[in-house]
Amino acid sequence: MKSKPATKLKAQTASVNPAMLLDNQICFALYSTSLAMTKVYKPLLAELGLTYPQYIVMLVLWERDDLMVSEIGERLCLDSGTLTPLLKRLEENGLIKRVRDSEDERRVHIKLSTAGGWLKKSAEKIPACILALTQCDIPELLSLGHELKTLRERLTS
Amino acid sequence: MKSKPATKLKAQTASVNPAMLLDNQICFALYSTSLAMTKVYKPLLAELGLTYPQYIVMLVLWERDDLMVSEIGERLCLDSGTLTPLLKRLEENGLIKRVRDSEDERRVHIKLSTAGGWLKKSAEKIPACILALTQCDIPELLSLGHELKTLRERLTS
DNA sequence: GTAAATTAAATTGCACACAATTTAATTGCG
DNA sequence: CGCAATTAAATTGTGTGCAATTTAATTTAC
Repeated sequence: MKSKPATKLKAQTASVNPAMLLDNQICFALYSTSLAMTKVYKPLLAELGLTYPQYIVMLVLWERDDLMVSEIGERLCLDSGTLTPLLKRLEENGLIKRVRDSEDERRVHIKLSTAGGWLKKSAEKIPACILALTQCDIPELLSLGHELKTLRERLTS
Repeated sequence: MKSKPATKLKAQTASVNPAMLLDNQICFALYSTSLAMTKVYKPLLAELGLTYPQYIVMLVLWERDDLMVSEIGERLCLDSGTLTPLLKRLEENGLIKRVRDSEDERRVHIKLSTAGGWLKKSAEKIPACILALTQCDIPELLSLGHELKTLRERLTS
């Protein structure tokens, strides 16, 4: 390999700032992997009639039923502009009920319907399917999960 | 701490499948961290008049100018349904030009405009800002980036 | 006690994502 | 050559995300 003339080499060096390369940006790794993961969930969730954001709302309700819209929002880092229409779709599909609080009419309680409770049974098989599709072992995923939570913590602080 | 009656304990154990807890799902860690990261970019990119997806298209073009829509799509894992309107907005904002290939009229070349080339200068400062905001050190981010790429690889295979 | 401030959802408007389909151009095969 | 198959983008329709605003109800301050 012969070295190029100094002027050309300098120009090239100046033009390649490694921090500007797509593949060196942690954000793109996050963004593209998150979209890829959602695509893997899609066919599994379609069997339950759920989208991915609807699924995580159901997960929250299966952990603890009867939450305010704002409580779901805090848990999922989503605001009412996202949640209100999503929750209306879940209600139209018969999975939840939206009930105004009689004490404080501003508040809306989100409760599982009977069908919404039943659906948990069908959803129980999803995590194992996903684990298999990731082709990762548990310690690997636990470590990644921990690193991601640390990063999210720092980004939102 | 006294132990609860066996029947109650059994019912509780059956109802708490750890794989169904939101905080144990790698997918939610990915999803919420990716959204948090995009929110951190937003004010920085707003100064350049870009959204995050527009920014990664510009990154790809700053690495190599004159790409087909489909080449950008492969690089970013996005399809024409996402890219076509996004590219039209970049063209309206004067950052790129969309040029039909005269050899093969189906193809559209995406090229940086002069203003689009200039914008790279202003964007050069973004990675350092983001690095500071993540409060992470470089080895930490390199490791996370590598793990994410491995996972994405497995999910899309 | 009431007007101002605060709060909880809902609404509006814009920009993605993506499945599915369409349009238009090119290629390949008999 | 001529037509079916393929390809590249664009289009259509649905569902997020989120900033900004609005609406309606409650709380606070004076």
